[in-house]
Amino acid sequence: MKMNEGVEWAMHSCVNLSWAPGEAVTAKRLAAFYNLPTAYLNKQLQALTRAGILSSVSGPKGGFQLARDPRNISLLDIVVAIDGPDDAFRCMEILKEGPGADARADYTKVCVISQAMRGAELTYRRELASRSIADIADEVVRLNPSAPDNTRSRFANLKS
Amino acid sequence: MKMNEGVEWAMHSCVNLSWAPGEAVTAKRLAAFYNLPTAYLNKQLQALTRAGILSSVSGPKGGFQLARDPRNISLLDIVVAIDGPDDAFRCMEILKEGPGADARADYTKVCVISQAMRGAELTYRRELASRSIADIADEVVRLNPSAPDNTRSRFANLKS
DNA sequence: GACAGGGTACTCGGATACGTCCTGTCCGAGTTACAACGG
DNA sequence: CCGTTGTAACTCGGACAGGACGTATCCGAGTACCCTGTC
Repeated sequence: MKMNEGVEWAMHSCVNLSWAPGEAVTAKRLAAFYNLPTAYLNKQLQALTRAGILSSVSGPKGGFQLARDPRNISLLDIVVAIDGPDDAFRCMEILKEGPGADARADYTKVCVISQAMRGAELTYRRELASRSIADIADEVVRLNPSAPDNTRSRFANLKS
Repeated sequence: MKMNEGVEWAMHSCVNLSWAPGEAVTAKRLAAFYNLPTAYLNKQLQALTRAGILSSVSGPKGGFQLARDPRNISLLDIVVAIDGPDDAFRCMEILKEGPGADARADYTKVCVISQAMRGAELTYRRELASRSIADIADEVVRLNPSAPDNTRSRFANLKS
């Protein structure tokens, strides 16, 4: 049970983008920020664009920017966009092969084990849904007030 | 982010074993219960044995049984035994490549994103740790009182 | 000097290999029961 | 009849292939800028 590496990159990139509003930042600069492979990060940014989290523009002066207010982008949105919407625990309804099975029953709902696992994942997703990119950015600013300026200046230096 | 298939098998097998205390049940019979591949289920049961959840005996009259009281076996124990102890989200500390990075800092602890993800997974694991195999078994009995007898008789029928 | 048109450079987007881990299978080590044999 | 010994069958345990998905990369589609030529 391991999550895609790109989730971490996507989250950091979204926080950085929240500090450069109205400006299209290229995948190249976003990748250079943390020495990440450009093409692969681009792939993740594409997924975020398909999910409606980012908006993209091609060509010179092109790049990515947040498609909506960072208060409306939750960590869960990013996880779902990159890692997919499926739950980690997939009930294969093996009870259907057991004794006294009812072919009509939906064992993903009936099976007690499935219920417990789904419940646990639900609390996990709820927790992620309650945290927005804006919350993260605010917390970072609280710990390091110069972070937004540092990000913007670094974007500027990487412009060449 | 998908969990090993074997987790589901292991949980169902542990519940069934809780209804056959003191009896060594072979992997063959446990697999026949749900038409699962015997050798692969055996692999999962081996993992549970290494984790101290089951005890195994070789040879004729051999098999597996719960190594301790089902009240002391949590769903988290099984997940950890089969799927490994690592968190799904792995902070690769990409901030170390960023501007103003501190090589001495442990960014798995400092990074706000890492904190948020770890916090969410903690609630998930807490939820799983709070549910024991005995709890699951009791709930199944409440919904279907004849389940333990059905399981025992099926084990007996599969003895040949 | 101003404007139109073509070319060029730059960026996103999807299609294409590579590596790792889950899935599935097989054969050997260990142990018990049984049967045969001798006392 | 009872004890002993050897054999055989059965089970767990770890080592061995196959496939799916995450990781990484490359080339084509689209767009804005710039340079050139003309009015």
